[in-house]
Amino acid sequence: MTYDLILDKAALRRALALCTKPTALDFETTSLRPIDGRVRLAQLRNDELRCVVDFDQIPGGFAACAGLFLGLGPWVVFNSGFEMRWFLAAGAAPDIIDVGHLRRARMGGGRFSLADMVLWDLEKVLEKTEQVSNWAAPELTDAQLEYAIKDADVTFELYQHWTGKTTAAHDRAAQLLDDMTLGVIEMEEAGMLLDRRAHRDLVRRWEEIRDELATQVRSLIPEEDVANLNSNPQFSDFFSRIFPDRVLSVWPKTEKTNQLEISGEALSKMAGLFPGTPIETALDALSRYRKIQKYLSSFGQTVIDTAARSADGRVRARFNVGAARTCRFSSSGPNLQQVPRDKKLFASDDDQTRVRKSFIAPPGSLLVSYDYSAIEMRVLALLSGDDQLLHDVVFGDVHSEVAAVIAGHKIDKKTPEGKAARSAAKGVSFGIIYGSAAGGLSITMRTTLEKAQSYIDFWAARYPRAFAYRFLMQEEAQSTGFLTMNDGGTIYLGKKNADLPKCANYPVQRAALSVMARAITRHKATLDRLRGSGELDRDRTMLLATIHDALIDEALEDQAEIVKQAMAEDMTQAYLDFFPGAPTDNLIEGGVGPNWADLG
DNA sequence: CGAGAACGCGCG
DNA sequence: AAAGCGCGCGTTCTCG
Repeated sequence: MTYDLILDKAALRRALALCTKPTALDFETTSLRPIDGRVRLAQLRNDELRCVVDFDQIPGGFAACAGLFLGLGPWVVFNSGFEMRWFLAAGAAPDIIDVGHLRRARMGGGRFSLADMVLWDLEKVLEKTEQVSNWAAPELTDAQLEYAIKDADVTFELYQHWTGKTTAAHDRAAQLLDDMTLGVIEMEEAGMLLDRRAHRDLVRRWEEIRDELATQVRSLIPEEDVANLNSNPQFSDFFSRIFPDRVLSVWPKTEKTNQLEISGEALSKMAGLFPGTPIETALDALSRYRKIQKYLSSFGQTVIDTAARSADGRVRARFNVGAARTCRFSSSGPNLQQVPRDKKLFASDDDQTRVRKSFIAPPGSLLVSYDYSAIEMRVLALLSGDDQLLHDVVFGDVHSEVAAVIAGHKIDKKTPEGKAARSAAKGVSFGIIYGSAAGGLSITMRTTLEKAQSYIDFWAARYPRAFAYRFLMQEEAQSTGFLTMNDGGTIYLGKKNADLPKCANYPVQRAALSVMARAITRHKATLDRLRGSGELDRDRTMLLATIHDALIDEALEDQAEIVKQAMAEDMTQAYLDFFPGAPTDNLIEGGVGPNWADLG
């Protein structure tokens, strides 16, 4: 099968005249980002068109032609963020459908390449060796052109494959993801500013603490016994040698290799068996050493280096749309969704982690952030139609309510007993959302099987519809292999894998994501409108991040209130998009401040 | 020497 | 029958 090589604008217009229907589109570019490269080729493919456009042969290149793609298509692509970036750089934002989103709408989310989809869905091997070839060469080889058109071919095949397997409901779910493209690009391009001096000071303090703890551990466990303080196998071997069987038998073991678990939790637990002894001191010191070492390796110098590599001192992460099974986002390179909350490093002293304090707004600007309160509990109540749960989560404090009934009387959140009771109740409710049974719950709550079961029984009696909803979802998955989501999408589980934890949690996690997806889409549109009208500064107002149930913006100091109001409105309306008429009382919580930690 | 498994842990 | 959900990343260690 042959393809047309398009080398002038008139021929491009003729080809585009055939693109008033879904048409696969793929670019080959001279770099990964518009800032330092250009679109060399565009490949177009539908049932009556198969062509490669060489923009180096057209005066003005792609930038002079991008507008011609508007009002056509929709353009079917793999990874909408990539193609959209090049369109945006050329001042156009055409209608785009991501075939990956179609797959996610039907099967559930995940991170995968075009080659993965071709293998899984078309059962073919996609050759990728030409992908990194020189797309700036004056004369492209036949192999390059053949490779280029092949990507458009498979993209079109994948589109046909998935439209044959999806319904209008799936299309809505895919659209929900497609619609976030512009907002996500804004977040990824903005990045978060790091206060490198403050963070460097923090890292130095961490290093002091780590060195002190290492000395403590070393005074009791010399190098001859354990050469590397970061090595779990070495500690497992050493402890296996020195401790008697009665100790080893209660030491938690690792899953795959059945070694001694060298986790903070296991170390603290085992330390508790030797009160007032040097063993307790050593195990506690090791537990602390591990914690601080984690902070240093994950959130220390590497974060400073990442910021220092960018021209403006910002940390730019990726926000991967639909990356989780439930289509939740993931973040990577670095993962901004796992930056530690600012809190005490160790319960017994005053050192703070303060990592979020290092992420700042530039001079003259502020950060603005809102998050949804207890969104998963809310959506479980709404999905299941459980009025009691909805009432408790909206107008009260579910955890305190549950704690009160378990205790048989009102609890006081200020007393240690009250705190413990509430914390236990929290464990029960999370257990319900995670679909846990008495066995799992008794382990995480560190209680007996009987007590765990009684908590579950209580929860089931107070919130019968929410409790039963999870089993209804499981029944669906066991009979069809699929779970149906609130946004019209489905997640493939397979009848055999329809266990309660997944069937209980996926619909809830997905519903929360669907609300956030609408929030991002609405908020991006709102910011664009206010920037367009001049009410907000065009260059210094931006969407920075989504942390699952939260949004973060940056805005000029005297415009932060406007942005805050807009964010609150957008997030509230987004929730109503999926749950019209639902109560919005205490739905969101937010603030404005100079850094990520201090958002009053 | 590089890839990948295993572990542990940060976040929601 | 058995079952707490979802991620990404740094480190160590094994394997080929």
